[in-house]
Amino acid sequence: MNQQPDPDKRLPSRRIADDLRSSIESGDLPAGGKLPSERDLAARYGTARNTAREAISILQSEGLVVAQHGRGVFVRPRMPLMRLGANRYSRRLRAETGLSPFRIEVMKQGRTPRTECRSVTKEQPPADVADRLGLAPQTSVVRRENWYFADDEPVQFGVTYIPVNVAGDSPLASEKTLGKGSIYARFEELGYPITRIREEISARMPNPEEITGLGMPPGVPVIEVVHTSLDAQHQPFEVTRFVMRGDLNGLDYDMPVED
Amino acid sequence: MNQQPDPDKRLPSRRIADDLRSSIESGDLPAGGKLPSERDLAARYGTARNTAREAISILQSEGLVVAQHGRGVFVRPRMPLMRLGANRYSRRLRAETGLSPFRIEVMKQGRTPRTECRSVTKEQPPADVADRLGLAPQTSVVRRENWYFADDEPVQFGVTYIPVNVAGDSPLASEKTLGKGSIYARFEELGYPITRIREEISARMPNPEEITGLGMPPGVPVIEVVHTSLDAQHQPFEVTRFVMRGDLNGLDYDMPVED
DNA sequence: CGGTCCAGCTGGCTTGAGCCAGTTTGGCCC
DNA sequence: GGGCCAAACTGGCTCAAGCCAGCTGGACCG
Repeated sequence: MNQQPDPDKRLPSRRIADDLRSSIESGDLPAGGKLPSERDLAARYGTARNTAREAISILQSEGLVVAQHGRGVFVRPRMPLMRLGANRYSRRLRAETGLSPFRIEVMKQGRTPRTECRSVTKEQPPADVADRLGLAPQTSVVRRENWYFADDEPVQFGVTYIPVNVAGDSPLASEKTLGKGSIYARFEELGYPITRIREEISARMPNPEEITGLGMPPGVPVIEVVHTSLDAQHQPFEVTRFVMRGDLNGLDYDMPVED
Repeated sequence: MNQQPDPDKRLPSRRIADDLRSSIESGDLPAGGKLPSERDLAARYGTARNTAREAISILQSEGLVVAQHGRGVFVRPRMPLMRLGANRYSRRLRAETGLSPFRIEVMKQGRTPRTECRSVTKEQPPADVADRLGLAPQTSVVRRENWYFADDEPVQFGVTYIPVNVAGDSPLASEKTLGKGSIYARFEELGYPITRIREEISARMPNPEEITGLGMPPGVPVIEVVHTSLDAQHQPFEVTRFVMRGDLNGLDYDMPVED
């Protein structure tokens, strides 16, 4: 399985990166530990500083280390993932705890959850969303943008699209705060109990807005979830596009195998 | 939402990257299109070649472009995602088509599917797998390693762990080819119909083995799925860890909201 | 006409230098 | 002791230059 049997045939930058990587994987460099400085590495390996720098940038792109200006380069501590499951839509969970599953997950980690509705507007949805809602392309919908924090650090956001004939003039269409039981309780009151969901999941690198908005460290992907809620008649009544930090979030589905 | 109102306050490398990015997003540079050469960009912006190079490496790390030695740098064509859903375990689908859902997905894209069982061994499972199977840490299990290709390009692999008392001396324990209906048909014959699944999903950057094994382009994450199969008594009888190329795969779950 | 080969393109990687901007630390002064 | 400040670290980014290696097309030769 080795691709480079002779260790000195490797490029200098690769060699340095490989050495550091194995130190990290072996635990020699513990999580949170500090790597040698760029100038130090360069001297040790007899290379230019730029080469040591290149090695570190390889590890950064692998998500193994984070650099802090003026302080050093550190092994990225692996934060426990928030495990968000399909049960986040469970009616019982809503009723029993009165808390959203996001809040429960965050508190489970001893951190302080916060959610923030950043805007509620009426807009034309993106084509793929209109498609999922079964709407004509130009129909306008209610757009709600929510951000989710743990200890005031942003960990994910979601943009929800609701057809205007579903939201009507309920709080969903205008209010930022939706009260106890959160959004799915409101949908249920309007005659749209959530009975089925569809979740389309993909992973990719964040774009610049996501990098600044979520404070993404370099070398960390996002998980994108396009969620569609279906009512008792299996009609879609809401679509939300979630974008989550891949280093802080995971998804956990537990479901029956149908048919 | 702009973070840098003055376009010339930006760093040169950022500026070049931003310009190229918006050309890509606007469609000026179409998917598959060729970017100006490094030397060309450097001359145009009056910077050193290294700076143009840095700009391109930013776009690479965002997964927007891919460089080909000696040819140029190209806008990464967005391959359609393979949408692997929970229905991949459906008994009906198995029966009706006789094809695995992977094959169906790949053929739907007009590509040629191939799967390859690379090894079948008996080993001690990783701790987290033993845990999910409800086994004592040192118990050994059958380990099956499968690779999945589209047009002979690797797109994902999975490592399956089966307790020895489940596999017995069936083909599962030793044979690389499992015959019609694939692995879940065999489980069913052994008295383990798959009735529930748990899938734990995360995203991260690939490690070096995954990069070479899957031929990962730079700037593309992997999706990792830890799948657990449960029988009629809700007992786990199999765990598979899938690793998929994030640029070629997506997950698509359609499920009831329980409780 | 057909094949070969090479010039001139491409990116890949490194060097060594310099300047800037954060952070830390220790000594100095009050 | 307390506060301040400067030196000595850290990474961030750029420059200018050079050599290597893969690719391509056109000129040239048979």
